[in-house]
Amino acid sequence: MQIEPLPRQRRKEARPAEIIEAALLLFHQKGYSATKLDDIARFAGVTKGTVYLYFSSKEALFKAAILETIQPNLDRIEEAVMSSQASATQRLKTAMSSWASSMNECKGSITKLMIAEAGNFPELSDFYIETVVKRSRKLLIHLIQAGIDSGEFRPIDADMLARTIFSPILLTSIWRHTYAKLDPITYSLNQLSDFHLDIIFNGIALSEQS
Amino acid sequence: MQIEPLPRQRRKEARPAEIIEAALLLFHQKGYSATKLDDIARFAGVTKGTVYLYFSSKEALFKAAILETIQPNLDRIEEAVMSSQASATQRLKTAMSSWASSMNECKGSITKLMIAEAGNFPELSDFYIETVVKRSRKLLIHLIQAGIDSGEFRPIDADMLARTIFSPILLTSIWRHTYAKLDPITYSLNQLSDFHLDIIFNGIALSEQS
Amino acid sequence: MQIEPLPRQRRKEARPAEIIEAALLLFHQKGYSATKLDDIARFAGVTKGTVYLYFSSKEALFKAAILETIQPNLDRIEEAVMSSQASATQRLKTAMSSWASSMNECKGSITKLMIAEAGNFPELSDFYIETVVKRSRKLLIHLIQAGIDSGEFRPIDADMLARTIFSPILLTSIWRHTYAKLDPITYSLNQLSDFHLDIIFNGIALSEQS
Amino acid sequence: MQIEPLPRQRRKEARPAEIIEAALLLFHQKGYSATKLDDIARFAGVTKGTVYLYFSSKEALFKAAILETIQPNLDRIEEAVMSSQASATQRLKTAMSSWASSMNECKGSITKLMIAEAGNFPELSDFYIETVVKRSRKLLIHLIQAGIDSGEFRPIDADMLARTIFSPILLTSIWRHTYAKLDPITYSLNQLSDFHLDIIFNGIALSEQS
DNA sequence: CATGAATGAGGTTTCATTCAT
DNA sequence: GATGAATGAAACCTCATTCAT
Repeated sequence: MQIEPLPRQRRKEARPAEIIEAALLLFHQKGYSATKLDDIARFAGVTKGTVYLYFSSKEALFKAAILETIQPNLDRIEEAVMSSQASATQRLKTAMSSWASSMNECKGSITKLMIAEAGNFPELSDFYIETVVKRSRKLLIHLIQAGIDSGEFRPIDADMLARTIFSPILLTSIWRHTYAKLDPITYSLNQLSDFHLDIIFNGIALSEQS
Repeated sequence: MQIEPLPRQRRKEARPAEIIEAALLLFHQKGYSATKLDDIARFAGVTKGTVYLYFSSKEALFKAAILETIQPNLDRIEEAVMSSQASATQRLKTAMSSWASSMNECKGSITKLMIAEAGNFPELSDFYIETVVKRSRKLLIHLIQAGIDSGEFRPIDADMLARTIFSPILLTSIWRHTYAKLDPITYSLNQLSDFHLDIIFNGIALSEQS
Repeated sequence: MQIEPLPRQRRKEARPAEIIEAALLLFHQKGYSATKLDDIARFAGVTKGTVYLYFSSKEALFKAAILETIQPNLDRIEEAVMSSQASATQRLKTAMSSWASSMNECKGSITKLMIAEAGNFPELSDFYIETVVKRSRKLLIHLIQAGIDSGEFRPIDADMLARTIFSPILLTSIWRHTYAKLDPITYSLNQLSDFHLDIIFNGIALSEQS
Repeated sequence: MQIEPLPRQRRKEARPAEIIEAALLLFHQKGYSATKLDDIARFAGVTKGTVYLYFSSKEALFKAAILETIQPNLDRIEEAVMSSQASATQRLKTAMSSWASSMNECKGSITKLMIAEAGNFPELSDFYIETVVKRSRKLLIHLIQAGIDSGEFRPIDADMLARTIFSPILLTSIWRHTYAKLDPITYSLNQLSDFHLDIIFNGIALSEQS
């Protein structure tokens, strides 16, 4: 039985995006090294050769996939927050809600990919830390400090709190994409964010703890 | 006739442990796939053949490394907590402190490794989730529920809180082992744990937030 | 409605020749295998597809390039010599000078290409040896024998001398196109030919050598 | 029918030399690019992996093959000549005879390989030209000049003569390894060398030619 | 005619695994 | 037990060739 080869599709416009999407999904599922270019190609509905038409190497594809995914979020990060004139508390809620939403939409978790492959892509990690992580944290620290200055929050280490506030959302995003079946999570990142912020603002103790 | 030197004899006992230590370190740094058996062997001071003397395959070595590292912590998890008769608040602090300490000591982060390789080692992930993650969380939920029942804490979703309480420690442990140079963290996991618990108990708001 | 520009129309006629020229140059520089059709096309100012419009395969292009280059020289080879009624000495000088000139003009060295690729193109080599090499040598042998018969030259192995006379011109042609930068040659093939013939006729010894 | 794998041979000492010999032969026959590593390995009686045990890449193997073959001849080049106290004529004969012999023994022709691949291995070509070609020519020029100075030879361009004297031997060596079947050569390089030197010393003309 | 996106066979290279010593 | 040379399957990548436009 002879296999009829598929008619050649010609869709130059869409190709790179399709390949990147397939690559991201597989890198995320199996890790960079364990993902074969053949799989990426098949998943994207093309052949290996086509992948190399748009990306010069597997490494270049990985970097492009990460950067393409990060880029559209970069600008969105600050807008919802810096412009607002509301209270620090309110702006903190808005910012976290915005982040939670954008992470919810994403099919994979860039955070997870970057953590897993940091050792193998040092320059990319550097870019990620400087451009995404530190920039986001700086924003959060700014809001926290504003709240302290305005008397909304008690004096507290803003850097540590910023990292702390982020952690549940980041880790849950990773977790959900990693252990979806084995340890399902029933709430959304937005719910989690609201939940955590409420506790951070008000605490859980019914009487003061030392 | 030459007498077999003692040091070599002595090392024999330690071989498997040395290999596992080398493997863990490299798996952690570069990921499972990207780590070569040659590197592990060289790092452990033996040859590739010797690795196969103790572990039947790379996969078996990975599993052994994970399990060997988890095992000693498994028992320690419950002891410090379940036995105590103190308040829920106090026992929560003790438990978190104990976890933070054990994570601080560890050279790598099993959590990170498991996240990165979950897709490639489903049975191992299953074991890890059931035996380590869920068991630990169950304990935490138990303490939280005890606090709610005793009137120490206001009524709250115990599962969500358990995940939330854990997140900063887990993510920071991962972070520290991943971005040590690029984004150094100045405090210890114990300090972080104390910091977060204080906020969770007491909140940061100076007046009630909605 | 746009009128088809003339320059483009005009080039059409020249396309195959332009492609052959590009191909010869690159085959010569990098060898047959190492030369990519993409490079040939780019060098000829067309696309890969166009090359296949005129040549059915890379191999066909190689053969065509060799044959097209050889052909015009084939006829020229004999004319200047056979017709002449001059002395063998003189006709030898004329023949060598004619060859040297035709090799000087050529951008590459067919000789080099044929040597390098003989193993991969046996039929082409066969054609080249029979049609070019042996035919030329036969001519040379004829002239040498005429000189011996006429008493101009002492009796000598005509075949060996024919090969010997040719060698410096051929090798220098190859050399010049191969090591132009690393080992530049300051004289022309015609000068070399005159130089060598003078020595062959008269020797360099001031007294008879055994 | 199951193919019984050959028992593994262990001959570390001989391996590199065997691989180089196979590589040289095939590079020579088909050119560098057209030679597959699989072929080299099979020809050397090993598998591809073994080749990479000793040479880090195909390119490295090529360079090693060239250098290993050149090296032993390098020293031999000068010894037979520089030490002698004989006449320039005699020393010239000795030198050429020595070169002809060493080229006769060699299975392939490094000269041919270097010519064919010069464009793709510029540094190697540089080394070859400087270390082998120019050094040999310098020696020849030295001998010619000595003959002129001593009144054995008439004044003549020594560089051009040096290149001329070499040409027949070099080109015939190439020719013999390239067109062995199609255009067989019946005499040895030593015979050719003697023949050419006799002509160069004494000429072929029975009376003085202008 | 001309294009260039797409193909896929085939090349180079890597590396987990084996096994004679 | 321990070694490390040898293996070969499988990965990444190239490029001659095709074909829809």
